[in-house]
Amino acid sequence: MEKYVDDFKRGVTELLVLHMLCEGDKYGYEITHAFEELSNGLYTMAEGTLYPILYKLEDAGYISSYSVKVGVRRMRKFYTIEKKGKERYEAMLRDYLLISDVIRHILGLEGKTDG
Amino acid sequence: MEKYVDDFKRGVTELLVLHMLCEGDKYGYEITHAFEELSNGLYTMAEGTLYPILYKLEDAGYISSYSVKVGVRRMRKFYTIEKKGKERYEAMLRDYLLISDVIRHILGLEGKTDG
DNA sequence: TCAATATATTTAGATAGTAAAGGTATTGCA
DNA sequence: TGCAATACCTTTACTATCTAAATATATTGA
Repeated sequence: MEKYVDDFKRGVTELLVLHMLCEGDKYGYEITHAFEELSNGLYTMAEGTLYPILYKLEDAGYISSYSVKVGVRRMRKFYTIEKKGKERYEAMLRDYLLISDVIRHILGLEGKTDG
Repeated sequence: MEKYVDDFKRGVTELLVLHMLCEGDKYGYEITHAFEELSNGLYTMAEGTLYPILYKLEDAGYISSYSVKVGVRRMRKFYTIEKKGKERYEAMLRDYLLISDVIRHILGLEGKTDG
């Protein structure tokens, strides 16, 4: 994977995480793996990327969390989207689509989807 | 403009600059303004963003430059895409489309273009 | 003549990715 | 039973790209 691909993903991470949580409560490990599955291994997200984002979103009040015991003494931390987070998601999505359309327009791609 | 929009643009800058030069020789100032015009003011690129990218691309041999005198003593520095740069552009474009399709897929957008 | 615009450069600062290390728990298989 | 793999979370050090803003000079237009 070329190094610049990391930069293509920049900023979108938060949007994707919010999207995932809009679909239902999820825990961190589950989210990273969901990305891999949904993208057939093309889109990976390091845990060192995801967890800090979850903390940041929680601090900002966009999401909240609760822990569930797994087995005897392991905790799984589930995250729930909050109303404020849903609004944030919708605003980000709108802007993402806008910018990504502009980019496609500059690249002269208009309707095109893939090579 | 929300702050996260800057992050949506991350990494794409180089691709866009290479694209511009694929269309013909251009100088820095011209490029930033071309982005604004092509996007109806939606996509701006700070000069402090563009110029270092041009230097980097030139150092890497993707583009080359020549200066043209404007008026009596001002120089305009034009950049030309090199073969190596065209290849770089094509590779980046392929990967950008791939990733951006994956993102749209994860977001459940499939064919959609705008809100 | 003076303000606006054209053009290039550099610096300091923010921040979002990554890799990698660290730590513990649980599962599965030999 | 025991060990390796996987599940899960956290933090740190590092890199790189972007922005704003300052710097500087030239040219155009009113």
